[in-house]
Order: sequence, then structure tokens, then C-alpha cells
Amino acid sequence: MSTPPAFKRLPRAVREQQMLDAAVRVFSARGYHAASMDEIAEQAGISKPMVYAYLGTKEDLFIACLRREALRLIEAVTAAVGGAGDTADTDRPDEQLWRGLRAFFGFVGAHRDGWTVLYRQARGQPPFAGEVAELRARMAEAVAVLLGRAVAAAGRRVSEVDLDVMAYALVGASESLADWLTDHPDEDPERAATRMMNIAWLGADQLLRGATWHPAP
Amino acid sequence: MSTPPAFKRLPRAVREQQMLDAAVRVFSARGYHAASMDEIAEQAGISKPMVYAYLGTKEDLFIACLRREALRLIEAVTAAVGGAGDTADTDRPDEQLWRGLRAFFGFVGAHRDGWTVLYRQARGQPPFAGEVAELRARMAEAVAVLLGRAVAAAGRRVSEVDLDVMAYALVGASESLADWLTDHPDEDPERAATRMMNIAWLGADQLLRGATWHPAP
Amino acid sequence: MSTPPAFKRLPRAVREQQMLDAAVRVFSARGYHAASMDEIAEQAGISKPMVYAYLGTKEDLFIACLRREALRLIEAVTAAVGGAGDTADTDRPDEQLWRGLRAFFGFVGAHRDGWTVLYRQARGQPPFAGEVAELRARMAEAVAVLLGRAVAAAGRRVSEVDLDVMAYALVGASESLADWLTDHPDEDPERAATRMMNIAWLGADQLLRGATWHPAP
Amino acid sequence: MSTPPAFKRLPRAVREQQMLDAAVRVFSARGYHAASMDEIAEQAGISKPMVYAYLGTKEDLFIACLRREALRLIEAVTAAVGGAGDTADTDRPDEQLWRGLRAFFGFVGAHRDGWTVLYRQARGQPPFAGEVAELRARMAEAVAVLLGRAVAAAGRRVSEVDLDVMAYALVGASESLADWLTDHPDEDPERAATRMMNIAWLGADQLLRGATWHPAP
DNA sequence: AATGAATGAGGTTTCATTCAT
DNA sequence: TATGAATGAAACCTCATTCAT
Repeated sequence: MSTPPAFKRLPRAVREQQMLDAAVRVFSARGYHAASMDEIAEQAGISKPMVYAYLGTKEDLFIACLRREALRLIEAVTAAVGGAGDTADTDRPDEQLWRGLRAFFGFVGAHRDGWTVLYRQARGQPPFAGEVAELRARMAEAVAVLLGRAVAAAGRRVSEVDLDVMAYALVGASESLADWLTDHPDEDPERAATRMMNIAWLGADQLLRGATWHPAP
Repeated sequence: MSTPPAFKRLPRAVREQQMLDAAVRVFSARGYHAASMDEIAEQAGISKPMVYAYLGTKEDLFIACLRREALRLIEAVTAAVGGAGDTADTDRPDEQLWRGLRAFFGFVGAHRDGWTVLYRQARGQPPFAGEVAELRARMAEAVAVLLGRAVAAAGRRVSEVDLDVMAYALVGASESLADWLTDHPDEDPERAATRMMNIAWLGADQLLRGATWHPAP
Repeated sequence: MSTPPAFKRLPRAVREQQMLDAAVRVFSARGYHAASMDEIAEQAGISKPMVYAYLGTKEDLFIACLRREALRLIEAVTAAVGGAGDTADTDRPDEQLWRGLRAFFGFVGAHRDGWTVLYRQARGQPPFAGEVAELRARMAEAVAVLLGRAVAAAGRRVSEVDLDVMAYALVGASESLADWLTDHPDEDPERAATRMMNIAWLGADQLLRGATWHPAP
Repeated sequence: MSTPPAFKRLPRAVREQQMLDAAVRVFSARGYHAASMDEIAEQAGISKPMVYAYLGTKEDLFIACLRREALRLIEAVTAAVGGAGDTADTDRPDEQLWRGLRAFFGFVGAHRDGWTVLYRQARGQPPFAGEVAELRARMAEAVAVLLGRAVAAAGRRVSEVDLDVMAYALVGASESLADWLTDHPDEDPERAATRMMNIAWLGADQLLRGATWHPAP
């Protein structure tokens, strides 16, 4: 017992969510391998066979957790970026990026021991790396698009690869700050977003203006 | 008998290195949990009890691997940053940072499936997270110091926290690019370093000059 | 969906046959233990509880399959042996035996992956051995009776045990040829029956005439 | 210390035999599926992991049992058939066949709950059918060769297929009698062999002489 | 009548780890 | 020193079987 008593014979959809909740909790707390299906089932207030029946193998289950959380994150960010805004103002790329970051840090801050932890684990465990790589790629791609739009707006040209690299750097920096945020529970996600913007945007802005840095000859 | 054919009765130090080599190989290939002490011992050409006698438990062994590789990385970076240079020119913070990044990407590029993989794994596995966090902290601290020096040189003041955040962002971005580099074997590590500088330094530079970005009110 | 549309609310007898069909199919394909009640139910286009309600436990179900198929076999053979014939000619023991064999091989050939497979399995699995032994005994007994009649017709005497042994040998040889037939789908069951007769009857005939073989002293 | 208490640390070869002994015992008594690795290990006086280390998976273990027993049987029969004899007398095909049968029934009688039971089980269980089929084929082939030699000695010709069929029939009949023997513990294996010869040889002999049986037209 | 939901029980397998030689 | 032999413990997974709707 963990979730509300929620006694017996619930419809499948409900049970699945309960299981996923429990799984996220346990995976986060113990790590993928140390987590046992027994504990997950117990936490979900159900017997193991049901877990297998509904969500499949332990690996499947972890992936399901990962996907659910990733989806939520992506939805949050997407909504924030493309969201309500249709005034000229809200369409400025920097504003869009900022809204995205704010949503991102907000989400991470709100799921301090769910998403971030799963994500960290998945990156290292061979069977899940692919899943994560895909997610990262989607994020980076979205960022790259934003940056590209900004570039175009500034009337300049930057190679695809360069945009990609910048996007990955930005994603990495954000992840890093997300971790930092996870470890500093008192910090305000919104401030973190602003900080990130200050670093990222000013640099990007410079680049877009054609400034470059080169090692001394 | 000077250079032993590596047969038997090797001095302890040598054996330990062989074991660590094998362990790094196996941990990288299989992941911490999927790796078996059996395979590690076999790869090291030695029996399991020896592994336990010399390096202790599996967890100990992984940590030993992690430490050895981390040490190598840190040494490489440290040497590059503080290294030979004592002309005024080499002391410029940006040059130092760049040399550090170059060393970092060089190392990562040269240990594509050793360091990076261990590192990724360690981040997720609960028992090793601390070890990694410590390492990251050291890196970030070093970067923060560099940035701080640059700030001072520019005659400005930035709060500790801000420096920290910037440092973490930079470290994260670098890690992210390191991954990207690992996945793009044809890319030149040196170019990656330069790219990173272009993003990081220009932003940092702006910040140091007092420029800031703020969301539209 | 597997058997005909098999919609809803069928009379019990029909449902049972559908289940048995499915069960025979699955048991044959997977083997008793590897077969799962889930798959059987699915193949029968019905839910598991119905299977339990109608045919009982898994063991019961297997026995039911076995019995149904055995019954069919016995009916086919019996009909062929004792069947229509009442002319003097058809009453000759050899002709009777031959008709029986022909029916036997015909049945086996026509149920290549039903009967034979079940039968083979049942022989090995402890809980079903008895069932099979009984069936074999009935077959052997029938054969023994036939042989006995032939003996009597020849005006000779053979001990009960000897008749029994001959009958079991004949049954075994037939089973063996049945397997051989199952593995040689191009062979004609009728020819197999004739072959069997050539081996069996000539030997039996000799025996009945009092010929015997003895090891060299 | 005269009779080593057989306690601990036995060499691998010894332990393997102990395990196989135990496995044969348990598989025979319970049947493949009902047998548990736990019980086998316990019977062998060793812990489960050793069984897995030495003999592999449960399936492997069963096959190992099967092979060991089959090898013993084949060796016994082969030795008896081709064995010592080189006088003209012992070379007569019928004598050879008889010696083979005697060895066969002798072996079966002596391993009443080892070989026969394993064999029966293996025939039905899908994963082992192949192994058994191969063994049967070897037996049948050997018999066919013997029959062929007898045919040649009689100056006649019989098609390959016919020899094969006869051989399979003979093997099947022998198996059947072996079962019968297993169920009649008081019967003498040697008499069973003679009985089998009386049936088989007289029939074969007739066939070799050109006699045939045909259904009435 | 019919089924989705649910579970107790047990089996195979794999490890990290340690004796005893 | 070095290792073959040995094991306790636990994890994953599957299944036959039954409620409650």
C-alpha cells in the first residue's frame, strides 16, 4: 500500500498508470538494476504477474516509464514554445527559446526525483541509450530549428553542422543546469532559465552577428 | 627476464593495471551490471580470486576504474591549462580555457569507449553518483576559477553562484559535445574544442562585459 | 480467431469440440508443457474460464484430447476389422489383420500431426502413461485375439504369453512404421500396411506352423 | 580416511558423473518437466550453481543424460554384435542379430528405470525428439546393414527402402517388447530376445526367400 | 453465459563472493 | 602466490487457476 487504498478490479488503464507511478518511484530510488519487480509490484499495490501482463518485461517497463515522462516533458516544452503567443513579440526567437527553457527547468524542478533520475540512468545503461539518444536528438533538433530561425532573421548564414553543435551544446548545458538545480532544491527554476538564457543567448547572439573566437596563432 | 613475457608471477602493480584494463573494457562493453566478474577475470587472464585479492569487490573495482580514468583526464587537462606557458600570452584566460577544452576533447576522442562510457554509466548508478559528482565539481570549480580570473581581469564583479552556474553550464555543454563527438568519429577533436569556445566564450565574454538578457516584461 | 467465425452462444457440445480442436493443435505444436492454456483459449476463440468450465484442468483437457483421438482411431480400426465383411473370405484372420493395419496407417497418415504427436507425448509424461498403456493394451489384446483365432484355425496351440508378446511386437512395429510414415509424407499408407503385413504375417505364419528359431547351442 | 568420505572438493569429472546419475534418477522418477533442478542438485549432493556450471541448462542436462545412456546402450549392442566372434558360426547374420537383441534386452532389463524412461520421455518432448530420432536412425541403419548382409548371403535382392522399413519395424517391435519387459519385471531378458528373434527372423527369413503376402484381390 | 482482472506458487538461471588446496 | 571448486541469495518470469463483474 502506497497509493490510496484503491482496492480491487480497476480497469486496465488505471492500473497501468499506478504501475508506472510505482515503477518511476522505485527505479528512481534504487536504480534500474537494484530495483526489483517485486518491490515495484508491491508499491503499485498489485501482484507481479499483473505488471508483466500489462507492461511486459522489466526492460519494457523501464522504457515505458521513460517514454511517459519524456512525453510529458516534451509536451510541456512544446506547449510553452509554440503555445499561446501570436503577437509579433512572442514570436521573437529569443522569447521562444526562453519560454522553452523556462518550461524545461520548471518541469525538471517539479519532477526532481522522477524524470532527471530516470534520464541519468538511461543514458548509461546500454539497452536504453538508444531511446535517450532519440529523445535528445528531438530536443536538439527543435533547438536547432529555433536557432536557425534566429539566424535567418538576422540575415546571416550558418552551416547545418554548426547549428547542430550549438544545439547540442545548449541541450547539454541545460541538462547540466538541470542537475545542478536538482541538487539545489532552493533555487528557483525560473531564475535558472534566465541564467541559462544569459549564457546561451548572448553567445549565440554574438555568433549570429558574425563574431568568432580563434586561438591565438 | 627483464621484460617478462607477461606469463606468470608478475609484480602486483602490473597485474593490477592489467585487471583495470580488462575491467574498463568489459564495463564499457556490457555496462556495470551486465558485466560479470567472471568475464573480467578471464579478460585479464587471471583467476577471479586474484581480482578480489587485489582490487576488492565489484563496486570497488568499478570505482578504481573510474578513478584511474578520471585521474588521467584531469592530469591531461590540468597539464594543458596550467602547463608550459608562462608568457603573458598563454596566461590569457581565454587561451587557458581553450587549451583545457582542447585537452578535454582530445582525451575523450582518444578514449572513445573507455572514459565516456564509464562516466555515463557512473552518473546513473546510485552507488557511483557521488564519485562522479565530486569529479564534476572539481572540473566546474576549475572552470569557475578561470572565469573568475577573467572577470577580475575585466575589472568586474560576478557573484559566486553565477560563476558556478556558468561553469556547470560549460561543463555540461562540453560533455554533450563530447558525446556528439563520440558519435561522430570523423570529427576532429580540435575543431570541436574551437566550436565549444565560440559558443562558450562569446557568451561568457558578453556576460563579463555586463551585458544581460531579460525576458520581455 | 482461428477456427471458423465461431460467434457467440454456441451450444455446449459444439464449443467443446472447438476447444478440443484447438487443444489438439496447440498440444501437438508445442508439447504438453510448453502449451499454455492461454494459447489454447485464444486459438479456440474463447476465454480461459470457459475452457475450465467445460473441460476442466489442463491435465483433464489433455486427457480429453487423447481420448477423443484414440476413440476415433479405435473406431476406424474396429470398423475395418470386424466391419462389413461376413463372407468366408473376409473372415480369414490375415485379411482381417490387414484391414486393421490398413485402417491404422490410413488414420495415422490422415492425422499426421494430431494423433501421433499426442500419443508420443503421452507415453513419456507420467500422468498420462496409464491412459496410453491402457489403449495399447486394448490394441494388443485385439491383435492377440486375431492371432489366437489364426492359431486355432491352424489347429495348433500357443501359450497366452507368446500370443501377447507377438501382439505387442506387432503393435510396436506398427507404431514405428507409423512414425516412419509421418516422416515420409510421400509414402502411401496402404503400401505401408502391405509392407507391415509382409513382415508380420510371414513371421507369424511360420510360428504358427511350428517353426522356431533357436540360438546356436 | 580409508574410504574417502567423499565430502568436498571433488574433481570435476567425478562430480559430473554424480550429477548425471542424480539427474537420470530424478528425470526418470518425475518426468522432465516435473523434475526440478533443485531436486537434482540435492540428490547429487551439491548446490545448484555447480550443476549449471558443469552441465549447463536443464535442457542441456537432459540431453547429456540421454547421450550418456544412449552411448552405453550402443556400446553394449555394438560390442555384442561385432564383438569377439570370428568363427564362421558367429558370423551368421542371424546369430549376430540375436546377439544384438540379447544385448539390447539385457541392457534395457538392467536399466529398467533409467534408459527406457528417459527414452520414452524424449520421444515426446519437442526439443529432444531430434536427438532420439538420430539415435533410432543409427540403430535402424545398423539393423538394415545386418539384414542386407543376410539378403546378400541368400543371393537375393531387396530394395533399400524395403530394408529400411523392415529395420524400423524391427526396432519398433523391440522397443515395444522392451516396454513390455519393463512392465514385467519377472521376465528374463534373454527369453525376450529369443522371442523377438522368433518373430523377426522367421518373417525376415521368409521374405528373404521371396515369399510375400498380398491382399486378396 | 462469459470474461477481464487478478494472484500464489514455483522454476530456471545468474552472480558476487569465498574456501581449501 | 594462485586457482578450481563451491555456494547463498535473489531476480526475473510464466502459468494454471479463480474471482467478481
